[in-house]
Amino acid sequence: MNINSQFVVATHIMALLAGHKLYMPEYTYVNSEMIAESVNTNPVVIRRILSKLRDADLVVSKSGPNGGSEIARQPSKIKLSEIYEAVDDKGTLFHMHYGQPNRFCLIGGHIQESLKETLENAEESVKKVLSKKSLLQIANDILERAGIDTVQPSEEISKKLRLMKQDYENSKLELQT
Amino acid sequence: MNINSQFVVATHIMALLAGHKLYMPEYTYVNSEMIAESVNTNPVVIRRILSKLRDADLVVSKSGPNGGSEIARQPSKIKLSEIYEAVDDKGTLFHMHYGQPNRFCLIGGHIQESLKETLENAEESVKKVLSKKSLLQIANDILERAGIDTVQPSEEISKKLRLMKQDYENSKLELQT
DNA sequence: CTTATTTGTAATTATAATTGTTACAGATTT
DNA sequence: AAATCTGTAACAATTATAATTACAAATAAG
Repeated sequence: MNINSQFVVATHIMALLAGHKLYMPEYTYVNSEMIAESVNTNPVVIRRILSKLRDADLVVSKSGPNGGSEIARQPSKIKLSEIYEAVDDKGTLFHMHYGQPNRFCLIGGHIQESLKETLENAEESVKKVLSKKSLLQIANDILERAGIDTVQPSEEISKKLRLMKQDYENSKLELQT
Repeated sequence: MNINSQFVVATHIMALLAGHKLYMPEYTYVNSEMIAESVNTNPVVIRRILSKLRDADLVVSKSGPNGGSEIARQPSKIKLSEIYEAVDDKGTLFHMHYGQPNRFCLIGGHIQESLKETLENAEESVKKVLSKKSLLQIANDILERAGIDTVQPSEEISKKLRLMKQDYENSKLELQT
């Protein structure tokens, strides 16, 4: 996973937590193992990303039985750019790391500084695009794609989601036997 | 080198060829070994990037003695976005490649499609920023940073550059002995 | 037309970055 | 006290990328 897939995984996590917050209020804390199964990876990988999301005040975690993580704010108030910035710890989408160019070379001696500003502008524009999309928009879009009409009363959505969750857990049990 | 450093290296190459085209017209073909020394890497690495630049009609290459590559168009007519697109063969700055998310999961099943559009918008905005900068602007900026006043007649610049080239080659000879 | 030079690319090795895994202390609930 | 879960370190495995070696094909110059 590079920065990009990390962003996608982080958004996956956030969307999952958003779903719980919005439609399963009795179960807002989701543990890393559940998330890992959803993403199809290892719980520690998830916890590492959660750690970054926590630093960015996007989630809150709790240890102990029935612990896990929950979303820290309303999904409508969370912009994708915040998720992006949370996982982008290097600070540069365009990370320049080719070994020192020849110092005698006219071009090599200055190209990095010369490109720096342009690349920073590029990254800014990426963040701007991402800031125009909220987590709620993504969550609703996902539900729609899953065939769930988000215009209907949320209680009905909750029921459907609980049913799907049940289905999933049953199928897991079948796999084990 | 990732896509980003490849872009930086490709721009380095282009700026070098631009310099030769603009100020050393008697020597527009530069071979991969020279370029490699300037970038401080292996000639084959350079030839691979040149190959992409060639596919994008940004350079022309010639084999045999005194061969090498030259810039295919006026630096003022080349936008950085063209260089970016030339090396970005995967087509996506935000390449999603985390293993299949759990198909039973509501989120995992749809998040990739859901994010796709936003990520494509982000990449478009990057290209737009890069399209606003020409290779000539970069080349001039580099020369200025190197202390060469690009407002003076180009013949004087040519002299200075030839002198610097000489210096560089002398220093190489010294290193060998 | 032979020799030297340079490209173009395949094949391989080396290196670096990332992910996955194991392990365990610390926190929290029951 | 026992069980569950987080947080993180340490290490192994995997993957991606770059570097290197090698050599056929093209071209230029004598």
